[in-house]
Amino acid sequence: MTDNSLPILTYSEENYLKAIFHLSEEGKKSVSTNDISGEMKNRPASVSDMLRKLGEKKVIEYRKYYGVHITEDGKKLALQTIRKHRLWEVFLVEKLNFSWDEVHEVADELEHIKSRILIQRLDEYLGFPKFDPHGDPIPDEYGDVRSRPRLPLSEIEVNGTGQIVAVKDSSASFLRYLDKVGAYIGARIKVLDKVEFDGSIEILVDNKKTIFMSKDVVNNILIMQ
Amino acid sequence: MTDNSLPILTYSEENYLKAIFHLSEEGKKSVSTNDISGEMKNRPASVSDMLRKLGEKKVIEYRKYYGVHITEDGKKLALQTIRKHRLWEVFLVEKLNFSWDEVHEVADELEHIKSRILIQRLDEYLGFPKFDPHGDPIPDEYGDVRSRPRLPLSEIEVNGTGQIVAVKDSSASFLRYLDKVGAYIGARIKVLDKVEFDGSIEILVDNKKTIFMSKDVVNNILIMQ
DNA sequence: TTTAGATATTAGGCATGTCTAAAAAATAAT
DNA sequence: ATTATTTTTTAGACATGCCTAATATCTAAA
Repeated sequence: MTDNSLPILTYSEENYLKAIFHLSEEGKKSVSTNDISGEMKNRPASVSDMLRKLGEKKVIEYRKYYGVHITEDGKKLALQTIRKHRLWEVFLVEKLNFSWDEVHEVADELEHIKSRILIQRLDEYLGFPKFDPHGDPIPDEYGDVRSRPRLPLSEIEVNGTGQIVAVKDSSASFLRYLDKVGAYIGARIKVLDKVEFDGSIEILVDNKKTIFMSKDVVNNILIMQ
Repeated sequence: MTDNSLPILTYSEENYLKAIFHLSEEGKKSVSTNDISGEMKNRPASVSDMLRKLGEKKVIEYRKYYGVHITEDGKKLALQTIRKHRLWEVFLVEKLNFSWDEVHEVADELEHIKSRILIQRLDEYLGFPKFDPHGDPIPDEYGDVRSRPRLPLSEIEVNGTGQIVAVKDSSASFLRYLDKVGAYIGARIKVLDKVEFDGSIEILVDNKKTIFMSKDVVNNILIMQ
């Protein structure tokens, strides 16, 4: 089975498949219509229609009323879209000086550009980056992902050190907050203190700045040790 | 009248408007349905439908059975799309090492990406280029075009010199031919001889290479003296 | 000036992708 | 185990944008 046998998806089908892939990654056995409609910000009825189509194209397994599973072909296609999205994010941040909380929307459009050679050349031009500006891994052309071992910041012990490698919640407001306090991707941190009762912690960033973080923030930061 | 008052166009409407703009530039009084259907490679019936819509959005003046004229608003929008197209072409050639006959298709997709800041940053990143890889001028944000005075190669006299600044026919096969013989944009040429009866000519490229060109080729090359 | 041929428009259909409202199925609660 | 609630699907509508076939209009020729 090569690339050639994969079905061609519309712009919209690509977006659904990407959403289903991300929801699948969250560990659930199957992804529900409502989950997808939440992610896509549209109505469940629209989702049902689309699931039938995606099922016909064999990129998901669809049993009515029981949610969907993504197939191997579906994964490959989703990873191709994710690869494009993340490469464009690197381009926007590294070359066009976008800040990392500005890139989502634009990358969501750019990821649908169809040329294969474009992505190969872009990848080369960017120096074959392995991670995007949020620290998420960039799949290779064949969908392979080399992910770094990483833990939620909340799991790091007092006096433990590491590097921020990713964030779970990449909403613009969260990213702006991190930028403001200096907790960028790649920052070296050391856990100075953990407060049991509210889950907040105190960390040292880059050996110079001490900051306090609430439980909500702590749960959304991933560390590589 | 600022940008804010211009209507928002769909992907498809942008393509029609670009086609109508280009056809308008060819000097004709009004642009016919058939002309547009030829340019868009679709059926006249589809064009009629679209002309009604574009008329309602006030980007063209549409009189049934008498073709269309582009309005000032229409021109602005078309020039915005053309600006984006040509900036992306510069990017593809200068940064991603595409050859100038490979860029059309990809740029036709990229030109529809909606972010204004993206185009501003791209423009800056490319060093505010004034001409695309085919030698065509890149409009500024407000649609102003600084075009170089230029003549068809056929009009240059024997012993006349100049620089190739553009090509009229930018089909991939024509561009490949030019690349092959070394007649790239920016090449300095001198007309050595003109053959009356078949319109062919002999030119010296970059003071080192002599090439013969048929009438068809000569008519499609533009020179700045 | 009437007609033949070219050109353009409408009518009706189809595919995509969305919606609301109603019906069906699954799940939770008594 | 039956009912109530939530979830999901279907039915029918609408917008975009394309098509073919039929009709209308214009233009050039006799």
